[in-house]
Amino acid sequence: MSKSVITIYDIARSLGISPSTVSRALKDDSIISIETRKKVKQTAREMGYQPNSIASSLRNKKTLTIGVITHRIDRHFQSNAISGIQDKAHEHGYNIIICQTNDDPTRELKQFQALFSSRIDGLISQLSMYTRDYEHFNLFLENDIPVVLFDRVPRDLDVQKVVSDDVAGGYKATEHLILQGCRRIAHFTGALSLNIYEDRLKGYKAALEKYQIPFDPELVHEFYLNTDNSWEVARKVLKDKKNRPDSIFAANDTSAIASIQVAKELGIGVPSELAVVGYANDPSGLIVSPTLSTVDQSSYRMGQIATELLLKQIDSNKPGRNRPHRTKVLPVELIIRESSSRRLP
Amino acid sequence: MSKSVITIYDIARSLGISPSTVSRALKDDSIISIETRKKVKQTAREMGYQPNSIASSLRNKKTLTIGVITHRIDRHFQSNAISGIQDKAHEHGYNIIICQTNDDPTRELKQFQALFSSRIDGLISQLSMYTRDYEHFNLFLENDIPVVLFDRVPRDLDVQKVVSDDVAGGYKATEHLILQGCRRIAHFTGALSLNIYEDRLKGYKAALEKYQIPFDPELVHEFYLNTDNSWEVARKVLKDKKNRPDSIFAANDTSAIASIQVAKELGIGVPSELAVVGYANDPSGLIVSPTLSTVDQSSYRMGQIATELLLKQIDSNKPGRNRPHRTKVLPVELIIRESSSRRLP
DNA sequence: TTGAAAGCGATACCAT
DNA sequence: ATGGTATCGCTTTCAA
Repeated sequence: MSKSVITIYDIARSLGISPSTVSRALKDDSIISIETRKKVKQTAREMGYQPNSIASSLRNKKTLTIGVITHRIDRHFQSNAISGIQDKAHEHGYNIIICQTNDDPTRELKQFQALFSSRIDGLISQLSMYTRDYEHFNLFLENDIPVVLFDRVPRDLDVQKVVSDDVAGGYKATEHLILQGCRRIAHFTGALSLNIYEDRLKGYKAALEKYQIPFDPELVHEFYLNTDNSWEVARKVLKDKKNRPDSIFAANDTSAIASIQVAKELGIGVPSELAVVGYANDPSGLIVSPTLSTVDQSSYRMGQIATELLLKQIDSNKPGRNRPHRTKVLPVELIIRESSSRRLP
Repeated sequence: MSKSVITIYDIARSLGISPSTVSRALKDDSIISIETRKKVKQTAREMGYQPNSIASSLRNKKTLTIGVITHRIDRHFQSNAISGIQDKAHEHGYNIIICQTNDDPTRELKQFQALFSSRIDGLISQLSMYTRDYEHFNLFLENDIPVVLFDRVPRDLDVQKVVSDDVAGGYKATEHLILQGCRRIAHFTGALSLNIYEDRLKGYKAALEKYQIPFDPELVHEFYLNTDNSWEVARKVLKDKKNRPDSIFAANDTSAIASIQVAKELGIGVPSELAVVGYANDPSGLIVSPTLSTVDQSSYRMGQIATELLLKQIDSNKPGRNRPHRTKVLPVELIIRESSSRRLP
């Protein structure tokens, strides 16, 4: 920083009044005469004054900043949620600091500490893939700093949570495939230790049961759902002519799209011979051909709601505001496109 | 913030020593006895001390924070650049604050001011689409806070810049199409007031000239390159049988992909009847069928380099460090995929 | 209506 | 090797 930055002392000196008056005038304190207020603001503008929020935060013990931690910012779901958070935060005069961990536990811990050191007023976070211990959350919880988790949440940590209705999502996707005439529905899922995948599987099972289709564990494939792995698993599954499924419900769109591409490669018709439904409504679902049926999670809204809950906690300025907690569950919507539409509308 | 947060005073009291000693011990100042250092760090750990970087920043006039402003964080190019920035920044002990403007000038101005108020040590920014006046940059420049711009940069603003070689990109893409036998090459471009589009067009023209193909302004279509507009323009262009181009060089991948989809819709073979090359190497280029040829800009590297340049300015602690400036130009790479491969390899 | 002064937490100069 | 103290810029209580 340069020394030439203007402070309220400079304004005060220039007007021959005290810094206190300047401070009050700048925030339109009605106790200061309208005239003085006008003069101060005018001078501030002329001198190019910009408040030092570091100083103000130190004094106020309030930074008007919300920290956001996620593993990646470049996925549709995350970036949309972040937009929701940002919009809602700005609406209430809060800024946000976005941190991405790249699913690296070391970096994640550093980010938590850095945000704590920055004395953020609250934290919104999505769990990273491999977070096993929640020690770093205690940093915030023990110091009574509000935390809201979204999407991926640990069942056993008592914090405010916002999730989407993954059971319903799994159910809707699976039921839709059944209604299209599918009977051997494969399910590609991520780590079942994560609530989101566990719940989607639950929904899948529930739909099967409802339509009296026996659950076959052989049809469930659990792996890290990136493109490479999905290609590999899809190839294995679809090449096995004898046991080949008639459809795939994938727990994310990356994996569903890879499945479609493998089917094409193997000359398997989609949706005629293989119907596919993904999850998360990524824009690339509209690029793949046939277009991908998927489940939309209204991620923008999720970000907004997480922020509302957080701000409510921040405002309720009592110790112990961090509890009790309810988990807020948002509805999902099945979006039917070509990849699963055997009967055209 | 809660009152129970531990400060160095708490540690000092608990050990019966002075805060100054604690402060020094915590940063491993060799002037403090090894014993004391050990004791202090131990106690700090036990008490759950986390430094207050607000206080430290105020005192040091240094926040160890870099601000990053971009219009959107969810595009491949931006999020990759941000990753590069983040990695390089962390390497040097800096944190980053990411802000997205959504191309909204009001929000953009607010973000600039908020970052300035946060007394960031430096700023890395991509221009937003419609930034016409650079007044807000002056806030930083006048106060001698280093700024590095990347990708979209104004020609007439004297700051450090990092761009990719868009002229070369345009040239390589166009030359490739010519070598595939194309002669009527349409060009879809964004606002030509932006350096990136202007340069890609320049490269396009240069390639035509090199191969003695007359430049036809009718083949250049300037519009905001989102999906909807691209569909519309592509339809218009491809439906005009008489003047239909034999290829399209689109200045971004969104537009190129839309063109491929329109061609499919109209029964025009890609690449046989229409070759297509995009720009930016978005992952969705691998999802569209045929896969998209495109120009890679090594965005991650761009983020890293921008950060290196910024840190260098920050470290060179003299006034006027903000100049003189050279523009750093990064090479691009043409990636040939199916959408433009008439002769298979 | 305005001003003086203490204090937020960490740091570094000056003493000892 | 350690301690006392002023300071960063802003806010707010108390006094005038």
